[in-house]
Amino acid sequence: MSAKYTNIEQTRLEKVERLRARGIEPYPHRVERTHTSAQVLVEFERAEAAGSEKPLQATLVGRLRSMRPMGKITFAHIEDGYGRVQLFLRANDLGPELMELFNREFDLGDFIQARGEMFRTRSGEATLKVQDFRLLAKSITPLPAAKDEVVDGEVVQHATLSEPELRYRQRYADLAVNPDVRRIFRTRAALVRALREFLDLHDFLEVETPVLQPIYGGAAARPFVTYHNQLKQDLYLRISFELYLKRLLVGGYEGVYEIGRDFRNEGVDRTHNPEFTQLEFYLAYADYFKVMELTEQMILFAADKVLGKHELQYMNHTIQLKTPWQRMELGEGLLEIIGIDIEQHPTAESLAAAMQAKGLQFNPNDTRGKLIDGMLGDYLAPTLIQPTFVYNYPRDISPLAKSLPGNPQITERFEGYVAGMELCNAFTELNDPLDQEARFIEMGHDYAQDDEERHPMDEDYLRAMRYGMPPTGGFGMGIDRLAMLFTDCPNIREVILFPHLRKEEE
RNA sequence: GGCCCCGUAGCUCAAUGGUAGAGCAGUUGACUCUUAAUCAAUUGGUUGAGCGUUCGAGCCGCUCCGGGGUCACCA
Repeated sequence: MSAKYTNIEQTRLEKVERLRARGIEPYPHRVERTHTSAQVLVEFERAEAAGSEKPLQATLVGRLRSMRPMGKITFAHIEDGYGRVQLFLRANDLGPELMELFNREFDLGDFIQARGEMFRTRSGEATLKVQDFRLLAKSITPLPAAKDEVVDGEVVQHATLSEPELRYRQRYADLAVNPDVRRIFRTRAALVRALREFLDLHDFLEVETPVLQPIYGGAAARPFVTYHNQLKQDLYLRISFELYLKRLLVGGYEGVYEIGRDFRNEGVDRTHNPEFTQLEFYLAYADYFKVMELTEQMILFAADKVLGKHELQYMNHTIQLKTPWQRMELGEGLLEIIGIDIEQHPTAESLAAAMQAKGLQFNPNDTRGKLIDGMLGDYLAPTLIQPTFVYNYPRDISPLAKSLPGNPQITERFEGYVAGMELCNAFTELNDPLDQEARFIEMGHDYAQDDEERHPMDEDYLRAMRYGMPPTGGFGMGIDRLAMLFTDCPNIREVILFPHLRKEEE
């Protein structure tokens, strides 16, 4: 860390020295507080409405966000976790010494405690007339905020911290000065709460499964590798919960879910962070159509709880979440948008030729499934603004999904798309242990020997399947992406408190 | 990883290859109803780091660091 202080910091450190010299501890242990900012404002208005004669006494705490010294009086605003309240300090009430203490030694960003009584200023703002105050914690580094104003109860920033790198590296400062950022994470928390509530109401059991796994699986991604010293064993940070959660259905639970962190050692961009929050649920005796219904109900439920409405605004689109969402068979969607009938092209070679004829971009080494998935991502998905379930996916990109009855090449899998973004992935789970083993072996063939996405065979998972797993519908969704939709954020970093960045220079 | 853009005061931003500036914050002073308070004065810079071109580099070139965008990658 830099040991060098800026001029402003040096000035404030000198204030700390002066405070201690006059017997004032800049970082005291105990705090008194009778009201939050929100409570005192409500209670004051209520007392006014009732025509109460007795003034409302209150002791408030918060961070100094504005100071307007005007000689023998000073106006200031303090901000706590619930809002702001104006303070009024007057030399007549406090005496010249305390007045000087406040004006000279206190800074924006300091946490203070103030006792007094509520009144209304001539311009009409509910304000605490301060009779006594204390420093609670001295701020050394100035908050990266210029001035702001309050318009209709909303804090309007004027030239505040906006450099993305600084905002993410110093999220504490970002949160401290940008109320909209604080709001995003409240919304995110409410969203997760609503999803839990929905699943709990539907009798799902919330469980926790290993983050450190000896064999990773359940998705196609490169894992992070770590090492256990005593066991002398490589361990992988999980890339999905899937294989563990389904073991629990073998164990007899009918519905389980987990909300937790997945880790994927892949590229970082607007919609990908190396660690991200995933929701997966599995429901016995359900198929993928049943999961579609649950999905649309769950998202609608969350919107109702979090946003109080059944639509959301995202990137200038109005997204209607009312059920039922559109269902689109993948092959039909591609035929409509691109004009290629994938059923007419049973091999990668044939499909690639058709794509070539249409002038589409593709990787010539891709399997048929990857070609189809590429067309979906590049051409079909961007058209899916309103919520849409795209269903029936090729076998070779869906190794854990059950095939359609009588059609082994297509699986009962769907993805939910909203605003052109892949939101969730679900299927009728493959519970035939022999078919599953064959799929694992196929995957080994489809990936080159050196392909880092090649998965090790999970023998224990196959053993679990052999005991018998009921017909099951399974579901996975990135919470971060849903949070982006709910908060109208175009970048996943906006909805992750501490997104991954390269390490800072010394 | 490829390509494009960016990095200047605590924050937000200026500055034809020719003395590095502004607003806010800070400091000092004035001010008893302000609220982006106002008024006056004023401090603050290794221009991300380094090397080069040049009489002279914030600006031009190269390398590196960090960030943003985009493509690739991401069943």
